[in-house]
Amino acid sequence: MRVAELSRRSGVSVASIKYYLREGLLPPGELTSPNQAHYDEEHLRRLRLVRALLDVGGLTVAGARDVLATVDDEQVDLHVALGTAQDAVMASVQPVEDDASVRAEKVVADLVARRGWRVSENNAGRRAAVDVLATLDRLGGDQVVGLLDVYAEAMEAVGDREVAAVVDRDEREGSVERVVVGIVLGGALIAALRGMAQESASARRVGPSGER
Amino acid sequence: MRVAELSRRSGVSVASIKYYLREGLLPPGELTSPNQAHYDEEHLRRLRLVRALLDVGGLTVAGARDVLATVDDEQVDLHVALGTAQDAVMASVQPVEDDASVRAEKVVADLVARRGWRVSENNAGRRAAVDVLATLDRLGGDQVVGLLDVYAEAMEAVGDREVAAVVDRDEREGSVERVVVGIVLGGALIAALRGMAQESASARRVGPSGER
DNA sequence: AGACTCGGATAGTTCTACTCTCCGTTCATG
DNA sequence: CATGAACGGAGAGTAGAACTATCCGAGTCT
Repeated sequence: MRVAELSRRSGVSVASIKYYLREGLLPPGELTSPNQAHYDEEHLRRLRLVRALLDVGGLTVAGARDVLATVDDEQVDLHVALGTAQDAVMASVQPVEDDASVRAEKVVADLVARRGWRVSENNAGRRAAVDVLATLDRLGGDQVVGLLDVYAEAMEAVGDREVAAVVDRDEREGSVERVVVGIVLGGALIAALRGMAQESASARRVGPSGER
Repeated sequence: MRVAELSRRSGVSVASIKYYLREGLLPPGELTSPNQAHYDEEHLRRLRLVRALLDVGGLTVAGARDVLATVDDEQVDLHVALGTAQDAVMASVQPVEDDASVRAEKVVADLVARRGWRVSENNAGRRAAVDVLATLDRLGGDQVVGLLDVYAEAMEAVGDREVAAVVDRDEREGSVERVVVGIVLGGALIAALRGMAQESASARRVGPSGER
């Protein structure tokens, strides 16, 4: 298969495919002559993965490159892959050191202790959580903070089941890719389901008879 | 307070404040003369909200404007505000009508029926869920789909508690803003906590002794 | 043989979110 | 009350991200 067919089968323009090749998201095709390459089903799969990370996962091209480099690295273990994927998904605001963020750090530390979680200081989720809580502190409302334990409980269940789902498979063989897809697309799915659950709960409050 | 002080107290540059004024994210200050305006604490609050939506929530300026218009609209009820905020948060990929998306729609419809949810056809979360599931279908893996009910159960609990937290307050008076903040920053917080829970679960699998 | 397509490289485009510059006015300080 | 800094408002300019278009000389199809 050459680039035109890869484009047709994936729905991605030839120009974009060339761009992804340049950026290292897609490995080069096998050269049959100095200026002819051919691509296989694996390239098609990879291209679809790239689009999934960009479109659905909302990663930047640079973030996707980092994640895919981890997927390609045979050395990397699942725990490290987890961290890399999380880094790419979490929009990191560079933190300001005011008293709101100090309080937020304490809230997170208390939560971690309370739940007995084992989370490193520089886990992407932890940094993001501090950011969000500091922002909420600055906004002055306390509505979300009251739900912190509800969220934590729900996510503990989710996280456990997700990690179990990955481990309960015969070792390696695409499992890093599964971790990455799980983190990125799983996050999008969770957000989507939250939206549905919220609307459902809200609709029930508005009126059980069914009007909207 | 004039713009320089607003800038100093918020940490947002004067140029950006002017930009937000132009874009309608921030209401104009009260004019004391044709070319002098003064801003109050409410403007400061609003500016912090704007930065929260943009930085932490990841909204675009256009999305934030829509959401803030809803916050300002006295007519709008909580159920509608919920929808507007969800629309702004969910990155909508324009859907392709292939058989993967047809299957995904059925999976979502089954889920909704199974859980007895009341979700409209064009709820942002529902459309996003179809997108994600169709993408997963195209990728060929089934790992995330197996967790669908785990996610749904967790989000049902979350959604119920969130809606209850909003309703269990004396009516109106900033409650639309609370809904918006809850949806946008709550989503970021959930994603962050998932990251923490995943790392914790993964660390436990790697070794209970504590190495990383 | 000749039109089409290829891979690779470079330059250009579009969009978003600012940021800069300018203008005439007003405020603040000496 | 002079004068320089700050103001509000408008328009143009900029930086970064993600493509997209053009060009080239070389291969491929019929």
